[in-house]
Amino acid sequence: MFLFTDAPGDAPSPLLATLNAEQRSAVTLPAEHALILAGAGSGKTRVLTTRIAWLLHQGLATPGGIMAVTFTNKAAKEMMTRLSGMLPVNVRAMWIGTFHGLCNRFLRTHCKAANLPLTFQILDMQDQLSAIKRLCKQYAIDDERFPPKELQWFIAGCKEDGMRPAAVPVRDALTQKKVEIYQLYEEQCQREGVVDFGELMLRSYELLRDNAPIREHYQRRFRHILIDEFQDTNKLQYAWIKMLAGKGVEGEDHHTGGAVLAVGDDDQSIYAFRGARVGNMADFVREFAVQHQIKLEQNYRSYSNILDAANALIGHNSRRLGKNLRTEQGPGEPVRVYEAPSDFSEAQWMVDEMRQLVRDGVERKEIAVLYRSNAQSRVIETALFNAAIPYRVYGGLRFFERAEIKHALAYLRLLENPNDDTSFMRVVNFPARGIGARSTEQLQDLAKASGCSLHHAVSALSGRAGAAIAGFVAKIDVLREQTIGLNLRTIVSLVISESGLLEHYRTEREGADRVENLEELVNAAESFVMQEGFGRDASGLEAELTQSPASQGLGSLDLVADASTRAYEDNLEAPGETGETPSPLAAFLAHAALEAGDNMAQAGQDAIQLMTVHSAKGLEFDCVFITGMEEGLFPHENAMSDRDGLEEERRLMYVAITRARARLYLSHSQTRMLHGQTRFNLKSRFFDELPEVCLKWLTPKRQPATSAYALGGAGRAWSDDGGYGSGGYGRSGASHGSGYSYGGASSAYNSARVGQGDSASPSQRSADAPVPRKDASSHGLQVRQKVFHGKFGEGTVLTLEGAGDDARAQISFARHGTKWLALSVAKLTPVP
DNA sequence: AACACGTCGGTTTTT
DNA sequence: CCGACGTGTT
Repeated sequence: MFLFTDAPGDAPSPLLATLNAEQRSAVTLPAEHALILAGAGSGKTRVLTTRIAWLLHQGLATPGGIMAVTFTNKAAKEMMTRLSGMLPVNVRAMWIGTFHGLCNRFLRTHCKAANLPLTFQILDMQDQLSAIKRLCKQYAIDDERFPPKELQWFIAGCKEDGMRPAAVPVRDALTQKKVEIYQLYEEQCQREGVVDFGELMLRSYELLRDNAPIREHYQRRFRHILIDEFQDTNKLQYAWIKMLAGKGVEGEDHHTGGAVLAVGDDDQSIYAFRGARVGNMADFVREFAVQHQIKLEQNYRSYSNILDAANALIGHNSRRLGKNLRTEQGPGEPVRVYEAPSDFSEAQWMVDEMRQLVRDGVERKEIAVLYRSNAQSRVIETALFNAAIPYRVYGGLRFFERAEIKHALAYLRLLENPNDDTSFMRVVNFPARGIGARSTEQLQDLAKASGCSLHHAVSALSGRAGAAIAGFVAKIDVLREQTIGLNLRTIVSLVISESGLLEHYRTEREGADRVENLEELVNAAESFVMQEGFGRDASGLEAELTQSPASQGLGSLDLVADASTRAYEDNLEAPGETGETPSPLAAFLAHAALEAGDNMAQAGQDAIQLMTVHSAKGLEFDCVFITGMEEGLFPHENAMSDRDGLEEERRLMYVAITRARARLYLSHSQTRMLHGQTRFNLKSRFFDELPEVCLKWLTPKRQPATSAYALGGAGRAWSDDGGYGSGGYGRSGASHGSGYSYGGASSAYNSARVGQGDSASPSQRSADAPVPRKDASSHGLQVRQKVFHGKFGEGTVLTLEGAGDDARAQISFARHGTKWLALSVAKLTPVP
């Protein structure tokens, strides 16, 4: 049975036993550059982790020689958990983490070479924005012309592309000014000893690029570099990988670097808006002369109706690397499509449907509602709340982002790094201690004049203001003295009480939750220490790497390295390392910035899961509702005008569909409240891209836009079976009879649902019949319709909203761009 | 220094 | 419509 043994003469490796042929060949690839195209639900994480385990087991790598990079902490954690389940190996000896987490580790190790203070702090996006606002105020920058948000976006974008201010191409005066601000911002950060997320990456990249001994050390060290979600890497991250793999410097010996295994799915690239470049996949194949490309197309998640829908949809995209998911499961149930008269009624229908699912034995946490934009959650939340169904919304404020937590962290950061002006400003007068804006402005001017931090400038500030602020600084200094030698838990505890934060929130009327959160911070500090093992061994990260694998009693999976690799393990110290190790407090602060934590709302409960399609990536559920399937919403109006935007929307839809294991609902609404106005949306074009045989229309399928309202040549493609989609139903009916099973375990669900048709389903009640579309017919326009305007010429209707005299249309004109026109005024002629 | 009022904006998100 | 943010008032 075992076609692939791990080594000649050896017993077959249990690691490979449960893999399919595709997966196995990926896991056992030679130590060369390779690209794995891993479709949704194809066992990608499994392949990655098994690959690492296999390399270690075969003696082809030592823990210290492996680097595995992910985008999210969740993915990194998952990888470590699974790995330690496979092998008795100290996962912390490997460099497994997020891009930013690993860069942080790298920069801490080489802070001197990177020109950073030992105590450098990490700015999250909030911190970055307030740092930029502070800078703008300081230099009297017109925030009308240069909104801080936009500057932040500009700076982050430059860094993602690997550009320092001097490298930014300057087209116009506006850009020129932005670049100057970028430069000032850089100086400010350097002065304060803080780095933003982009800086972690960029600084690491530059250090590798400019410091040959360090670069060569890591190139020799990491024999295997594995990258997850490669389609989401940005330009800088790719360049960083090239540096580590010995492909970054012209003329450098390309055999020095390790083997890069990139795993990704071009069809799931949904982060172009934050700099992700799918093109990195093709570049990788070319620049690394990749010889091994493996496609994982076997899907273990969904029934084939769902998969067929996904495949057909994504087939409408051009320039794909090409991949088709298949499953050995049966067709399963058809994809259900529902049209509601209003967003309110859409939510109501969902609640009814969910009640039925739960009655039939589906766990609530196995039901997910996906939407394109966060604003859509409100109406659904209201419906769920009124129905007393527990739910959890993803994507809210996370633990370390809460104001009270950020305040506490600011005090802690000042203990580490008194020059962190962002933290200084955050808490200098919080809790209030009579230090007003006037005083701090004086201080800031003084600091600017002498080019030093606020902390240093205090001594030069005289008068009442000076005394007050000096008092604050003294308090911090005392606290710093007091906490020396204490354990982290005690430090945090002391700081939240001595700072006055606890007292402040205790006396506040609505402060109970915040007090609770502050107490939770103390617990978080304690469990962080436990997890990181600071208690047992205060040694730093590098010390862990020298741990001998042989010392761990590995039994049959012995990891004893051969002589040559062990010799290498003994010599892991990189050139120019800072001998010092970060304190538990420093590590905790970095942890807080790099991993903002969960949003704590009702975590753990069995609740319906509400989230955007973006945040659903990587997750899976038995039942999925994709809501608001409307033109302008999904695909989103801002992404509809160009092909790339539309294709990304389609990939997003592809991600959404492939989240569902057994049952998938797609719904849209004729009307929707958005920004206080009722909008009339057409159903999404994505419906036209799904195979009819996979679908089951729960509501009578409406006539197509073009046929309803006297717009020549209409009605043809759609009028074939105006009812319930008999084709799809017929096929699915057959599959039900032939032993459809819902994941085996939940048979109650099975019997209740299957074979009875859906005649009892709430979705079929006549009360939910769609309302006639009066308003649409009064002006007779439809989204995507071509129209002619006397002044602007020919255009396409993008959006319709309002009714009667208030009706307006957003129209994209070929020559004059996009305009909003009042339909009661504008003279528009439909163009066939 | 806390509160009230007005303005503005409003895809997607992780680090 | 609704929340965030900034300015102005007591």
